[in-house]
Amino acid sequence: MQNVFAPHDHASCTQSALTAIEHTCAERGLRLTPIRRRTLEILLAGHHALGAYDVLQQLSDDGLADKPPMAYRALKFLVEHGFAHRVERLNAYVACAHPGAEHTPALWICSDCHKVAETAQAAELGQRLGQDGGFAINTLTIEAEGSCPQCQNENSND
Amino acid sequence: MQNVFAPHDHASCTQSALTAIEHTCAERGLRLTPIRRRTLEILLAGHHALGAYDVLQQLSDDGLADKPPMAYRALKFLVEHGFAHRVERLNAYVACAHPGAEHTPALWICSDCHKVAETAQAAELGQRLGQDGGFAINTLTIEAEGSCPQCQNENSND
DNA sequence: TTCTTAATTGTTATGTTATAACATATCAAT
DNA sequence: ATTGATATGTTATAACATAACAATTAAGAA
Repeated sequence: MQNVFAPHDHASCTQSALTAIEHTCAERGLRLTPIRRRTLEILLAGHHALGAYDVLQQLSDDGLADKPPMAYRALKFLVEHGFAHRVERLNAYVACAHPGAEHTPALWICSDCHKVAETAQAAELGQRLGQDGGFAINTLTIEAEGSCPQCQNENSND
Repeated sequence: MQNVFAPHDHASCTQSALTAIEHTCAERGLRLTPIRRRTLEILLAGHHALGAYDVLQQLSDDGLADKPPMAYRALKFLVEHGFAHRVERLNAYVACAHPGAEHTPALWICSDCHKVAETAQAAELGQRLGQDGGFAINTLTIEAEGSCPQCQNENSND
C-alpha cells in the first residue's frame, strides 16, 4: 500500500507493470492491442481511479477510440485478466498493482488525494467470513474509503 | 445470515424491523414521513436489493412519488440513518437487518435466489486490514457474491 | 496462399443510474 | 403569525453502461 501513496519512482513503477503485463499476455496468448495497451497506460499514468468516460476522452485525444463501447471493452479486457480493477464505490477503474498474480484485492481509496491502493490479503479473509454462514463466495469486494498515511500527516500539520 | 436465506416468518420479520425503526426515529427526532416509511416497507417486503427506479415505480403505483429525486432522497435518508444499505455491486438498496445498531455490514449476495443477507463483523476486520498500512478507514464496503446455503443444497439435488 | 473462423473494432441507438438547481409546502418553535 | 429549517415537487440533464449489428483484422487450416 505504501508505495502507491508515498512518493516513488513512478516512471519505473509504470514501466515494470507494463512489462509484466506484456509478458503475461505473451504467455497466455492474449492480444494487447493498441486500444487495450493505451487504456492500460492511461490507467497506469496515475494511481487514480478513472471513469470509463475519462478513459474514453483520452483514447479519443489519441485518435484510438471515440465511442463508449470501445472504452468499456478495453476496460473489460483489462479487468477480466486482472490487469485492472473496477472500483465499485466510484464506478471507476484502476490499474492493478500486482498484475499477473491471482488475487482478491482490497482497495484503499484516499478521499483526500484520491489515489487508490491495493493489498492482496482479502481472499482468505473472505473465506473466513463466509464459512460461518455456509456461504460459498464467488467474488469478494473489499473497498475502504478514508485517509492514506501521507494525507494524514499533511493534515496534522494544519 | 441464516434467517434471511432460510424460510422464516417474514411478516413478523418485517414488522419487528419496522417497529424498531419507528422507535429509533422517535428517539432521535427523525421524521419517518409517508414516502420514507413506504420506501422502507418496499425494501422490507423481500430480502432483495432493489434499484432506485424499482422503488420509484412502487412509490408511483401508490401515488406517493413519481420523480427520481423523490426516491433517491428517501433512500438517502434510510441509508444515512442505517435503516438500509446501498449495495455497491448492484447499484441497489436493501433494508437493514439490524436497524439501529451501529455497524459496518458485510453483505452476502446470492447470485441464485438474489437475496442479500448481512452480517456485522466487518468493522474490526477492516481496522485490522487498514492498520498495517496506516490507512485511516472512514467507511468500509464488504460485499460477497456467491451461493447461499439454501441454494447450494438445492443445486446439489440436481 | 487462400479460405475460414474467431476475435476485435466501428457505429447507432438506447437503457440505466444519479444529481444539480430551483420552487413550493410543511413543520416546529417562538 | 413569523420565521427558519426540513421535506417535497419539478425540470432538466449528467454520468455510467450495454444491446445489437456491421465491418475489419488476425490466426490457423486446407
